[in-house]
Amino acid sequence: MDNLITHFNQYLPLNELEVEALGIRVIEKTIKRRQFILNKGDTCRHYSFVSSGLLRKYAIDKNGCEFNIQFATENQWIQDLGSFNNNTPSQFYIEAIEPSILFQLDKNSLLYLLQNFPKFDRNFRVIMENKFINLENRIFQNISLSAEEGYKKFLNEYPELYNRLPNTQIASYLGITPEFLSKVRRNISLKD
Amino acid sequence: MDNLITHFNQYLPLNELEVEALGIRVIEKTIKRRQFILNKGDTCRHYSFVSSGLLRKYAIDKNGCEFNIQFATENQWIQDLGSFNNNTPSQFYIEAIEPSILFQLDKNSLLYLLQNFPKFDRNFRVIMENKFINLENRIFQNISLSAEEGYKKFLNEYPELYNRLPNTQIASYLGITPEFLSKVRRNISLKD
DNA sequence: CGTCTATTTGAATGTACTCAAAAGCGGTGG
DNA sequence: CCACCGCTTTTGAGTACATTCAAATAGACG
Repeated sequence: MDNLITHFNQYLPLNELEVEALGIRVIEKTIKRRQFILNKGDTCRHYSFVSSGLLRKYAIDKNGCEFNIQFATENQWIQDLGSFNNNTPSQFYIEAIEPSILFQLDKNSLLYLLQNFPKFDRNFRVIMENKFINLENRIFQNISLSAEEGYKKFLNEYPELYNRLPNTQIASYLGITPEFLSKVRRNISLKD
Repeated sequence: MDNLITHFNQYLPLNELEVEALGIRVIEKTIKRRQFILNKGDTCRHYSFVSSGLLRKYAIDKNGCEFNIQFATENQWIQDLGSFNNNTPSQFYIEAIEPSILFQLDKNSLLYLLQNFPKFDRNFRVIMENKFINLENRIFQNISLSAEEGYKKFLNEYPELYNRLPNTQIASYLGITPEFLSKVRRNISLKD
């Protein structure tokens, strides 16, 4: 729980009441490598806060290719918001890349917190805003950069992920094939 | 103002007090075609709600090419959130494509509303969530679809924009060159 | 009518993909 | 400790998708 409280305290710090209300509703969940916490077609029922480990959210296109939409490491939230909010089947999968520990809030718990403590509205608003800002930057990079530029940018922005992810996963995040990423990497190393 | 109030009422409806507090803080602004409400390097000082008209937010890459990040039409918000929140120079431009009428909130006004009426935290949280969901879908489409598929999807999702935007602007949103979009369109029309 | 911008066309080029196969790299069990 | 398995990474040849540049055409607006 400490992780999670520290996380909220970065924004508007929680008071004792709020910490308690949060604490009795959060469920700790341990998951293994390759375990799924959301499957396409299912409704997303939880907000998941990553206390430790690494997960990915991905979708599969009509040709069966996987595309990573998001990685979530320590102190990040992961869920399918659209599915969660509207109780609709998810188009995404969420899978653990490393064994992970999550703190989960289900819908009732989240609604309770939001309705009784406006601070959670505030904090989740700001958390969402930050995610939104990141996504807009990603869009810009995606449509404006070449594969090589995008890969370099990824390494710069997420150096800690480089050691924890196979290149296949990075390629899938960038929207290029693993074969081509391999060639890009070769090119980069030849330039030294 | 009616537009804006109706917009908020879609979420948690505003009461009289809130409507009044909002009303005395919102500034109506009329802008012409080609007018900029934000320039790269400036700090974004307003949330802008589009009452009528059409604007675009774009960035310019290192080669001088423009890439559209967002279009905003009636009843949508447009701003550079990162710049607004952190008082940092914007990397984006926001320009009117059509003559438009905006309702703007500056930072003090927004903070006042957020601090005195938790409902605005709630409403802006939900608004942000919906924008976030759209962006995640856009990312997926962007990395998974070909130019032709992406263009068709755009027409399907935003049929009303098709008549209001030059193809150049759509190409810039999709991340392809206008010349290639022209060829894509030719291909599509040949298939009929 | 003239000007400015958007759109189309074509040829040459470059970027990224497909498919197939080989090589590398852990982990696991015998 | 070695052999094997599954997965990742690399390589290469051929192909498809998208860009560049230049120029012609078409539309919109004052």
